[in-house]
Amino acid sequence: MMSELYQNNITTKLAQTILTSLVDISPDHGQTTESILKSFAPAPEFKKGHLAYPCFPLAKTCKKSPVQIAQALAEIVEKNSSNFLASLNAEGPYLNFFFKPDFLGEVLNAINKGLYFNQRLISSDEKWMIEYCQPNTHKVLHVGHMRNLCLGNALIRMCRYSGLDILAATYPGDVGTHVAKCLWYLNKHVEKPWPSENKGEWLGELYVKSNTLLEEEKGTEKEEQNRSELTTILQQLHAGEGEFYDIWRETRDWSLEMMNDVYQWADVEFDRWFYESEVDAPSISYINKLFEQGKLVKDDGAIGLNLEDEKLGFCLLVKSDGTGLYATKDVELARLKFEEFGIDHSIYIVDDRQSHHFKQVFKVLEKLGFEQAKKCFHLPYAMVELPGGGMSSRTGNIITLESLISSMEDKIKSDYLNKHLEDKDSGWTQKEVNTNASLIANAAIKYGMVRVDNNRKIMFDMEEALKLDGETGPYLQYVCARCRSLCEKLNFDKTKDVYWDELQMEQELALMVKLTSFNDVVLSSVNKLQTLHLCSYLYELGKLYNSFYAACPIKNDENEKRKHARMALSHAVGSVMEQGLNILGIKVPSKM
RNA sequence: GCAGCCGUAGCUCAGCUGGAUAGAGUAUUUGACUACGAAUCAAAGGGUCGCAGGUUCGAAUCCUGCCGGCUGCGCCA
Repeated sequence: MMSELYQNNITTKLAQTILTSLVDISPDHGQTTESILKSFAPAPEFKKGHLAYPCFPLAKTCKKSPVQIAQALAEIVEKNSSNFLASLNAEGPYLNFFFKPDFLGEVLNAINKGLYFNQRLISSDEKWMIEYCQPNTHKVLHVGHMRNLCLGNALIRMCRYSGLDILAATYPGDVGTHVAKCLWYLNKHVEKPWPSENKGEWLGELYVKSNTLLEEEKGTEKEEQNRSELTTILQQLHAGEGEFYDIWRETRDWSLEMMNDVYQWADVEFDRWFYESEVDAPSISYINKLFEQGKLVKDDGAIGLNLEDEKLGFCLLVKSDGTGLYATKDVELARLKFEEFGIDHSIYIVDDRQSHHFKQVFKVLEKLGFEQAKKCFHLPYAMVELPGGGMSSRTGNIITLESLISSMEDKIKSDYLNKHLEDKDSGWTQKEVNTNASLIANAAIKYGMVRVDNNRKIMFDMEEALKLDGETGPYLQYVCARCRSLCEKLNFDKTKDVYWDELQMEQELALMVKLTSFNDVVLSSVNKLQTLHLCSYLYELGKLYNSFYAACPIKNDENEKRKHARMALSHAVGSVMEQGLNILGIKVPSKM
């Protein structure tokens, strides 16, 4: 079982106080700490309150109007909360609260000591696996693949931060007609010597050329010959021997190398690589065995399972020619996951076109008697599209990852970093410029991929993508770099006590309140398996910090206690931002 | 035909289990570097929340029916 362990000390304390105060209004108020916690909402403006409690739900049980309840409750809560609330007021049906800075500061102390991030948010004794990133070999990796990669990586990091035991798996497609087409072209239309580097990308280009040529020759006298040549290749690959099998083994490695390069760039690691070739043959014999056991049916010469009762149609598992399909392999793959790792929960991050496919597969697993089938979950996401339509590695209508990275790095250097090289006193080296440009481009791409809702397609526009202002990864990195550089230059001493009560400006209080809800945001994001809210949280935190930074001088503050508290606040912002970005798979450059 | 997703400012998107005056970014316009980092900040204009009903104290949010776009739906991967 899974249970939530984390409790927010700030909001819990307030909820408990409201709960005890409610008894004086009506003994049968019907509320619990949890229900009150759920009701809390931000006030429309920070000036109105740090947190609001709408009294509508109390009207029925307390038999008074929400406005009357808010007024009555305000008086009672005020008496019980002098140690942690600075003030509160009833405005219409709402109760608005202002916290004392030193009460909020307790959480900030924990953040600055690192203790805040070491809490386990969730307890679960179950094993989880997330499968993501299923690119094909012999094709190019493009920005469309990045959405899956960045989303999966962020979710895994988020779950691990929360305390879940998660295995990361990838499932590359190293067999199928796309491989045969690529090898056909390579063998028939490409002269040796083959290139010595970037061979994975080169294969992807051959695949596009192969498709174009095969398409051109359709309807000509060559069509029949092409078809039989492709069949020969597929047969050799299936048999595991012959000239094409050897070429396959060599070229497959090129593609896997290319994938590994990208995963290294993305800072992604998988605990298990499941290859399509690994489950291909076993999947067919497994399905045939199930058919012989009478668990599957034959229809029009093909083996499958009728799921009409569930309104899922017929799930075809072995074609009439004896070969398998995606579903065939996915059944075998699921079985392998259950048996090899004993997992309880199996999550598949795959684009939303496969929704029907996974409904069928999970239903088949259930009918075959796999208990874990109920805990298989397809997490769909919408595709990345170009202004001219969807991306297709078959037609070559794509933007390769490599080209996106290099144009972004060039832009970062020319717009921002190269000026440091011209300034001799800045101390920047060319090497630092290169590594920082790489980290910043990395952040821009990752943040761009995880900041929108999973269900919404991403319209990828190169011009827009290259703008690094506003809500972007680099904006957040910049906040971190500012916090770090400030604490370093002013010699912030972490060990000294902080007088949080010195912080009374609206910008300061807003930041403090925001910081205390980081773990709440992460926890709810894990429960929803989405990254969107963490992104907007971090962006709001960044905006608040930049406002504070512009409004509150630190270096020249004559009030030494306040100066130190402001540095402590900056340090806490830097820590939370770094932790949040780390969950999104984004690293922070030491300077930028 | 059936199913899923989407429709909110010129553009790209938030808006949580219904709640205070529907918010950001971008673009446009205007201010702020002898300053702790201007990749920043402060401000202005910009909306029939696709349309029409319904549910109720209250709907961008829930329900129903339409309209528009995308994606699936047995021998592709």
